[in-house]
Amino acid sequence: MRRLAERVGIRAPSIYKHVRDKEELEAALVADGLLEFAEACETAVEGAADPLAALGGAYRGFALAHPHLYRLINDRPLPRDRLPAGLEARAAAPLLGAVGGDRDRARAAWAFAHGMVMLELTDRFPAGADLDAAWRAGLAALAPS
Amino acid sequence: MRRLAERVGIRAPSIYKHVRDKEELEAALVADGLLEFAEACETAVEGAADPLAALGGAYRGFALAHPHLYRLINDRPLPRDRLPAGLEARAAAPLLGAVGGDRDRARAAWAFAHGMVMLELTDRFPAGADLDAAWRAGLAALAPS
DNA sequence: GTCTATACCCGGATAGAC
DNA sequence: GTCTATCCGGGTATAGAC
Repeated sequence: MRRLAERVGIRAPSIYKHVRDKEELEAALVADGLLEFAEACETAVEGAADPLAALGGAYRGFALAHPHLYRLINDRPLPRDRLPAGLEARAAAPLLGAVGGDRDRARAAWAFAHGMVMLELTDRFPAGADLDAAWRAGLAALAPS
Repeated sequence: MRRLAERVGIRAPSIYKHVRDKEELEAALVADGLLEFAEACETAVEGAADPLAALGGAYRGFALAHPHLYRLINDRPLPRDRLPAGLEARAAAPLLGAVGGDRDRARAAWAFAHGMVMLELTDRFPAGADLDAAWRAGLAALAPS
């Protein structure tokens, strides 16, 4: 909270005139971030020859562009009570479409993307690993047949 | 450190007579955990009809049995300097074998498993999601053809 | 809606006696 | 190798003046 205050040019206690506590602030960030993510996915699949590959690129791009926001959204339970209705489903829809409506395969593909991104963000892969090649291999395997 | 001390029946400062700092302690835990994990994987693939499925089960089982240790090992950079030589490679070998030696596919499969486990541990899947089915779908897609 | 001052709790870690 | 006492920095949050 102190660092956030510094960024916006006020003192930490002043934040509490705008939000009730840290949780409320995080929920607002998650809602904003999830919307931006959903829009990025929708744009990516639009008219893409390979929708799944396009989504993979959008997913990784979002995570690497906003690593902290990505973790806030995906590395802890979602504050579903405080989210606009339908937002979670909207963010999931492009992927569900790209795998032909198969929920299990969609979850498998999401897990693959999340795992790739988390292992990259936490610097867990061995040095020199070809992540682009791993992405291609995973997306090819998970594409609907 | 205070909680650890309580668990072993001493006061927190006494820990520092055994390890230099928290980092050294964590590295020791990671080394132990990684060895246990490698052995579990080796046992799982031994004579398995479907090695990849067997590894998936072992992976998820290890993570759910030791969630904090799993995160210590896989949700931050590995302390490679402080690990026994060859341990990381030994832990990876069973999976690499199960996908026919294809490093990219092995990394994709690892990312899938890591993503599934992290999303389960952080309670990120929607309520009622059939995780067993998602595991089966992912492992089937990633199996060598 | 901003500020200053401060409370309160928790973390890792050290000093020095025994 | 254990202890007590303590340091220091960090976190979220509140009180009350302006």
